[in-house]
Amino acid sequence: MSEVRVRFPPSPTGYLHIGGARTAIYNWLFVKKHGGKLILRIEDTDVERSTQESIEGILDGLKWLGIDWDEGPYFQSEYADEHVTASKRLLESGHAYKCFCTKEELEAKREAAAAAKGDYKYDKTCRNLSTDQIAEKEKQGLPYVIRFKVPEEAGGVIFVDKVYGSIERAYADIEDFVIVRSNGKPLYLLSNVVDDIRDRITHIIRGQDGLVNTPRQILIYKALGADIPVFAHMPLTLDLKKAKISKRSHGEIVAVQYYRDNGFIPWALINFLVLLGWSTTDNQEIFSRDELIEVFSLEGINRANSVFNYRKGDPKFFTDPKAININAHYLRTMPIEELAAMVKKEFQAGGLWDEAYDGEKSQWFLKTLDMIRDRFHTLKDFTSLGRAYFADDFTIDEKALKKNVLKYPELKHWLPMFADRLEALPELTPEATEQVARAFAEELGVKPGIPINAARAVITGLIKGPSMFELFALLGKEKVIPRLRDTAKFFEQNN
RNA sequence: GGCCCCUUCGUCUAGCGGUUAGGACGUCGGCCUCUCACGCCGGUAACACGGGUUCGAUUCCCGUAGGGGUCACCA
Repeated sequence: MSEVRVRFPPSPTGYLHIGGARTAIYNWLFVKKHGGKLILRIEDTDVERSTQESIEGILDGLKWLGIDWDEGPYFQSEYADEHVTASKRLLESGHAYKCFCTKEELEAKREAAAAAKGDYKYDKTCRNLSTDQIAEKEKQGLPYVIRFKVPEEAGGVIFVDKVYGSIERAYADIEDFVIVRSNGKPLYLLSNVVDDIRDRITHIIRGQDGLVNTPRQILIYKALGADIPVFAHMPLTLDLKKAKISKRSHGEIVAVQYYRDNGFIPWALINFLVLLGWSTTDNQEIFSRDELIEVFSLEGINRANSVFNYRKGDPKFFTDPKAININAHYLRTMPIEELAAMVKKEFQAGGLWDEAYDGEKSQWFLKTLDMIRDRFHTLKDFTSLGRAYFADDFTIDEKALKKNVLKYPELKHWLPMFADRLEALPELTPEATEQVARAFAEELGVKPGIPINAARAVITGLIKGPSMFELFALLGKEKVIPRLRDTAKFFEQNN
């Protein structure tokens, strides 16, 4: 069997959205699995809507995800001549014909059909033109489109889709479709097939919205005498209202870039996306790159469209909860050094980076990340929620302030006293600080949780976090003592 | 409307004639505990409907309903 060759052909009319990314991912996995080649082809023949900015956005998105390709990017617009040549061949071989009907005429017929509640299909007026009639019209300089001559015999196009199974479409249901515009520019149906033939594409893995195009494209393959590739259509991703996800109507929430900008780990997004319409029999859901490539197969793609269950306005679940969960999973389980590299970028962008984290404070940095990552969901949490661990200009969480500090006015004095006790220790170890804290609480006659939780609030700004005794040791006297002594400011601010 | 496709917990899904219909996320309760999270334990929750076929249908067939896709001189 010849080499597996697949393609991802985005049209550059916007950013890369999760539906497109998912298509790219499936193609990429298939290629990696079979040792084939992934061809990236930019279908930019719609000059009206194609933009350079969009091309860059798509490439950036793919690169961020880590989806690499083997050939390209090719640009469809550069092959327009080939498309036209193919149409001429089709004309010569009798598989296509010139149609002189004007847009206005066709529009009128369409409207008439609609008014009569009938089904509109091109009525083949020009299919039966005699050679003389054609010559006459050409002599008059009338513009024409080129239409594909769909067989008029009984029967239809039959093909076996890898996902949807056997699909049949009667010839009678296919109209003589246009393959070249009156301005000489070829249309998608033709260009796409010609490009796929030239690029020797063996498997076409695309969204289910391409399913209805397939019979017509197969007709073109046959007319051009080319081998027909294997088709695999994947289900679509729908929104909460079951509408197809699109850049136009859903905005940033469906943009790959949005996930990059909101602290997602690229592989976590891929892992989430691949699960939207594909599964293994044993239901494994978390995969390493190698594992996923190993187990991926077209057979695991299901036929029903899936709903992208995003939530808007929820601070924690700002997108599909499962996506957040998978991201959090990777956040707390990935090798700490890999995580550190990602956090470093966030810190650099947020002005929190200290070169020492790569040098003498490296162990401290890694340990800190390891201690706090369990509670975080995205990379952004390290600069927001985790800010107090790395800087002094953090803000205290209001709930933590009210519940753990202001509720007990005596803390204004207790915490500085506690600071004195800690300062008296030769070193802040978990054992020693725990002993001090518990003894201190006992002296005061309060539950240990009161001073401890209050300490957490003023030291980390949060209502939750790792063990405070671990934190005292981690942060050290220079951060712990001043913050405890400064407790009074919270009472003053809130009077 | 024509043509095509689809239909299992709220969401993603397993299931390929006989299962207490399983898992994941969410959600609820509990354990752990200085808090929260993690982790662990447990609960809630689904075969769209109606006919067949069959000893037996979530599973096969046919309808109905619902949803989606597509019907351009866009890609």
